[in-house]
Amino acid sequence: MRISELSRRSEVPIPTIKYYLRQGLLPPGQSTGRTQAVYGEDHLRRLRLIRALVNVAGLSVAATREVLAAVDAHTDTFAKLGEVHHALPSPMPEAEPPDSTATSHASELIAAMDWQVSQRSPHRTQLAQALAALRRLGFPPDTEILRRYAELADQTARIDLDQMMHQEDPIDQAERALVGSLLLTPVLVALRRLAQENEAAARLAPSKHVDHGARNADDSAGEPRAR
Amino acid sequence: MRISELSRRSEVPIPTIKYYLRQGLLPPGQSTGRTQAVYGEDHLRRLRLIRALVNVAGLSVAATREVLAAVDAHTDTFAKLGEVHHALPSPMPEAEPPDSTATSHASELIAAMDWQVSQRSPHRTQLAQALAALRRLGFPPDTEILRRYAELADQTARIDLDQMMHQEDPIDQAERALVGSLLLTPVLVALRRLAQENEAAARLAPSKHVDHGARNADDSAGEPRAR
DNA sequence: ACCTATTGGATAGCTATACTATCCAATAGG
DNA sequence: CCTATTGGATAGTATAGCTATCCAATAGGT
Repeated sequence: MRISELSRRSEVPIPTIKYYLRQGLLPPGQSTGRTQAVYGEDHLRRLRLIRALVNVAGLSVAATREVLAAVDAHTDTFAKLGEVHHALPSPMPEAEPPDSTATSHASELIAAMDWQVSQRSPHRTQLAQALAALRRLGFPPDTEILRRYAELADQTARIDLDQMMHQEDPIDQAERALVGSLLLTPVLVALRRLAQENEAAARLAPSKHVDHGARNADDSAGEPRAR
Repeated sequence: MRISELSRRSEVPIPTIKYYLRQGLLPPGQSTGRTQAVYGEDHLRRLRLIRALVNVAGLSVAATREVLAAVDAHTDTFAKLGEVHHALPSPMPEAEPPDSTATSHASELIAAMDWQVSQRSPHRTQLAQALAALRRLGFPPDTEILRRYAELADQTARIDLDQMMHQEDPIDQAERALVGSLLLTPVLVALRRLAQENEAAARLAPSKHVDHGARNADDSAGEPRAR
């Protein structure tokens, strides 16, 4: 197909497609003359992915180029997944390097969870930075609480991986990992907020909306109920 | 204190403080003359919160103004928490209104979880939008998988609420809710990615890093292990 | 073969956001 | 008294993410 059809089918304006081509987000089409090129279904697919990463996951164009480059790298599955994963942009726009206290807190948590992660994984640094920011605000993260969050993150990751393993083609698998990591995050954020809203209503206004069990403000500071 | 001291202690340049004042993020100081005003500890505290929301949580200045206005609204605790919660910005930069399929999928999930949330909660819409985006990309979210994610979100929210209930003052509590919702998210994202990295290593390269139990690629597509 | 519309490629322009800098008259404080 | 700082106003800057225009070279219908 030519660019006008690509534009129509993807609902992305032609100038924007040209912009993505210039930025290296979208590979150029097959040239069939000096002023003509054809695009395939994979271009359409890639274009939709770009739009989702930029408009849904909120990635910058530069960050999108990074992760897509990792997807396209021709390495084996294991290396590719690692590469894609390390190319994931930080959710924190700007952040100073974390202090040593936060760094060691992060390392201790990872060790306590028995997680085997590369020493130079960017996510280590991100965790330390986020913990440092919380501490600067006067909300030092409690070790025990963090362990509980980490346990839930671990269970979430197992579901994520179940989802990613359904593909044979490493490229598809890498794309799936991208979708699973980046585009599932808004879903998880929304779910967490809905759960918070429900839990807050149950704890703060026990007279309203109550339809199960004894929930009242008194148990609010205690251990969570058994699952 | 005067503005220069506020600037020095918060490490925010004076022109930026003036900008936040103009934008209504920071309440004006107490005027002590036509060209002088004094600021208190609460200004310093608020300024640090603003910086964290903008630079760590990645909120726009406009979104920051919204949530801070909700924190400052003088209502009872229950209403304030709801107001703050509904003022939380969407993680999705731009999104069309979701189609009816996605909307009803979202509602079904909420009903299945027995969550009591307002019919006009913005998080409902956000969930539907995120689900619609996934479906457009060819990764239709499976109902059963979503339920498992929702269960984990529910448990996460209980820990969140435990954290928020430790305050008496409604303003402090609202601020804490903000921190818990917005600034904890980078921590949770980092934890999830670390857990993914660990899980991927365990499943794809069972010969390396293995120090516990029988993990191999064969169980990668099956049910996750019992917890 | 002719002619109009479209194309790729290049360059320039636009809009919004988040600051950053400058100016000014009015003090504050040594 | 006199210099530095302040609040308030206005203007400027940098970056990101498009959007628009121009151009010569075709493609494709007739």
